[in-house]
Amino acid sequence: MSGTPDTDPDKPVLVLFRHDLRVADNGALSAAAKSGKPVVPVFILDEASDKMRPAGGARRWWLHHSLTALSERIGTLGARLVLRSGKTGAVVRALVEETGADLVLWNRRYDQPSIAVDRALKADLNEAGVATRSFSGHLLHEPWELQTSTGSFYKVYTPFSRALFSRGEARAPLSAPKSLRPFEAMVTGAALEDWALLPTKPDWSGGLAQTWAPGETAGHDRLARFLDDILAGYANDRDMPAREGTSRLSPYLAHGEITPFQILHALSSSDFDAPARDVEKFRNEVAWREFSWHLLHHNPDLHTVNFNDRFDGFPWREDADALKRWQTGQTGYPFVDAGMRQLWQTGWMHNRVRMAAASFLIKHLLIDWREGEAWFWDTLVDADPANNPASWQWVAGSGADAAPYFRIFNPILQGRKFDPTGAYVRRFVPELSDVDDKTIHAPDDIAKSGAAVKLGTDYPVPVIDHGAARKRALEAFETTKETE
DNA sequence: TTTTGAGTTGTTCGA
DNA sequence: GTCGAACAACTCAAA
Repeated sequence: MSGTPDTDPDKPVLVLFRHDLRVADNGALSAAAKSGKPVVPVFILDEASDKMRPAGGARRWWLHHSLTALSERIGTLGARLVLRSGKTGAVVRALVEETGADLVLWNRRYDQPSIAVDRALKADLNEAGVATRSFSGHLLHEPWELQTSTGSFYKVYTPFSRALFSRGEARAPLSAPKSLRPFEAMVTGAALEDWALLPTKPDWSGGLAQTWAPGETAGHDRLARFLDDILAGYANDRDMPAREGTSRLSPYLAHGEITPFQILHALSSSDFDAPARDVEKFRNEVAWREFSWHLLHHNPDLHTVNFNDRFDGFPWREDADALKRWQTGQTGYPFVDAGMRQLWQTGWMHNRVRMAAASFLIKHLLIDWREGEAWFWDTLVDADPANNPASWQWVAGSGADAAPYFRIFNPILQGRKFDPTGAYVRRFVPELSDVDDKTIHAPDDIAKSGAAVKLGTDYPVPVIDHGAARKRALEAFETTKETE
């Protein structure tokens, strides 16, 4: 894997783009540029290979715009992005035949289905006399390189993060290539519009477009703004959903428009002015993403299988009506409903509210965490194959280093504590806009306050009483404590 | 091999 | 209103 493969300087090199839709800090693309060979950048929409989990609706919307941005960016470097769909192996073989490419480069992926695809691709190409080379991808460390002293993967976050950060500074990110040598012959590709990644009937993407600017350049603008205006005070403000107190970099990370190397490098080298406490807190969030990816690498079915098998017999309830009310933000608990509606409208939910909303589905409604994970997978622009299931399992208590069973978020207290003026609730639950700050989070108080809103007509009566739900959850979770 | 200390984000109750 | 304890045991990671 080291050194430059011995190839014909005038035969093209294929560069595969997958979830690394960027030109900067892109090892494969930089190597292609450096090789002096004609470059054929390719994006393959692969939902056909074995076990590939198709992107949800929100991610498809983002992908469309991100590919548009990437295509333009590559165009300015002198090359042309080719779009193809199908099984990765077959598509690449076809492209090699069409172009005469004798070298294929890509950045590594870390989930097992993708690893299997890439491993087979490498074997197949090498057998056909085509050289391949892969580069480190979107993680600070290859998952197989970070192990406990006994050689297993970390299952507890704190020692994991200690090990992660004790390895010294993350490498400096690569800058974008200045130019790419074009491949002159015509290579046919799909038209992005034909992939129908954007919703049409109905087009629900208006709120997403108002909220987000997908693409590499926008990601870096976002990082700059975060460092300049938001990082100072992050440790506290990140919990207040009415404020812009978080990085909002998650969708850019999920699509590989920005890398953790670029983020950590900026954190340690910039001349912004933020207290060490805030910087540390944010570095830990980056490390949590890394932790989730290492977990996924070692637990391929993280989105379907309990990490802790004591949960395998858990008495989940089937309740289509309650699930629907949760999904549509009609539970009758304003803080939860605001979060679910923010998700539906903007493709994103504030982290603090994600925990409260997830806890509500799992512990108040006793609905299987997989239902919630699937909903988030479909609706989040930052839906991530590792973060999403790892976080759901964390809330459920079945995950690695998970929340204890008796930690049941009280949606009323969470609202009062983290949205004390009710500004967040009012933004997404306009029915309650006239309810005052003191009562807006508690359904019982709203009913007694004399506010104009009529519960049961304008806004739903709570789907379940908090106290009763808490009691029921504690009893249900007793089942996970039985030892065989 | 055994031991030891520790473990993201909370809530409730009673003093 | 504030504060500490209880809510359980278990498993992990490292010495």
